[in-house]
Amino acid sequence: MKRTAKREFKYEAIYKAALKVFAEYGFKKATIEDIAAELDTAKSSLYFYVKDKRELYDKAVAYGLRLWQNKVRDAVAAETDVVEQFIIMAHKAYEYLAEDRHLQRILMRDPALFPLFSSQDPYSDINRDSIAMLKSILQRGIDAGRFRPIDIDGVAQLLFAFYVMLIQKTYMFPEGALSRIMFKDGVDLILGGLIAETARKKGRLPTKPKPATD
Amino acid sequence: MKRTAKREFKYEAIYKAALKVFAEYGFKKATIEDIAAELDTAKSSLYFYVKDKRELYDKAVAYGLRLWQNKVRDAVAAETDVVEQFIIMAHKAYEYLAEDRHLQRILMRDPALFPLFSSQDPYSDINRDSIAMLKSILQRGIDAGRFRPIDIDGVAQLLFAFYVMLIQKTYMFPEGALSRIMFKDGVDLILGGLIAETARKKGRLPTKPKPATD
DNA sequence: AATCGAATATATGATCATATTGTTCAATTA
DNA sequence: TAATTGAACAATATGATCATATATTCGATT
Repeated sequence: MKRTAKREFKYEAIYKAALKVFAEYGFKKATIEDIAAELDTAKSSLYFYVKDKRELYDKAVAYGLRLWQNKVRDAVAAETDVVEQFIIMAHKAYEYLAEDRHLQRILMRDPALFPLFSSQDPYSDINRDSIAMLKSILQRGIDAGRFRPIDIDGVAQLLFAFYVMLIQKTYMFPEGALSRIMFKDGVDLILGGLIAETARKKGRLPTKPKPATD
Repeated sequence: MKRTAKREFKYEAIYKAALKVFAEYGFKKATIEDIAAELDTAKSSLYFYVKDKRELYDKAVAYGLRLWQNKVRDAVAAETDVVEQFIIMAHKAYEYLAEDRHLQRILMRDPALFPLFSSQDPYSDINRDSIAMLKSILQRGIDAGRFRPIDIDGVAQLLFAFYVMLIQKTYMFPEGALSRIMFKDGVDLILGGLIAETARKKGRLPTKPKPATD
């Protein structure tokens, strides 16, 4: 194995350990020693890989967010129909945090990591990519005559904001089953607003996959 | 003038003065003395009307929120067509804070007063009424065959959450013109998702009023 | 290049003195 | 009787000081 690849794995191991400890104790209470213990190493060793505690936190969270994004991207790539892609994207992105409890806990403790306001988004580069994915689907949907011609930029921002809000409602400030109903109704309403007249005549709205039962 | 009516005016004057001072200094830095000075009275006099500083703040904000709600309700009542009512409701509710700078500043300083999460809403009774207004319009739209039959409860919650998000984006954490574009695109998209097929055939989507230029 | 233990710098929390401001109340006014 | 007041009082915020915990550095070692 190449040296650089080996280092990549080391970084992944460090980020995973950090995510686990930060999820359990939060940034403030988690100590470098806790994370070092999780990795069976001396705390000073961590400083070979990261500058300080804050950078370890930031990098670990970025790693976690990229895993999420990649999972959605892969699921979208496995579909061919653009409307199905839209639906899959929405469902995979929405359901992901149910599987990644560490990331969920970290976001719960620290909602500023996934904020509604892009100006205060510490990971705007990552989320820009997500919005680009969304725009690409909208663009291809319009080109194929499946979606009505809409303001792609504005609608993409809007849908992303709506999505962030639902993630917050569901995973970061959960208050019951209402947010899942809102997700369902929201996808329906938005698809209803997006689908072109001509496509509408061909048949019912496309079927949605069953949400994962966990 | 009746004694009770006189007292009502006194309360209004107190709430207005409180809103002004709290808007300028925030809850922490505003003093009871500042508010008393605004009213040309002794600070101890205020304790005849309210229990303590916190109650004064809460009641004053509630008063401000009710003014907002009543303005929307009156505007809706002046329309007859249910689709127009929906549009007017959205625009009046959205534009209001541009006119009420004191309330806007208070919300900016203290976003928890108008939160995205109803479980932590200190004024849930007021906002319940707003959602009821929204549901009433949806219900009548469906009954009249102008809106598609949708899950009224879920959609009303969803639209209200979307609305709160836009208020926050526009007035509480403003970051440029994007939020107004999102409002415009959002109303278009949602109306597109709401309007019934039969209504759609009759003509274009209803025209929207020009947003107030300020 | 990577790891380590020990030394040092920094952050955090507890304690207390002091100042500000919130609240009460008996007396007074309209 | 309802409303207002100034003065007394209590509660709370603020800032200084110090002790402890933990983040970070560094020279030695593998």
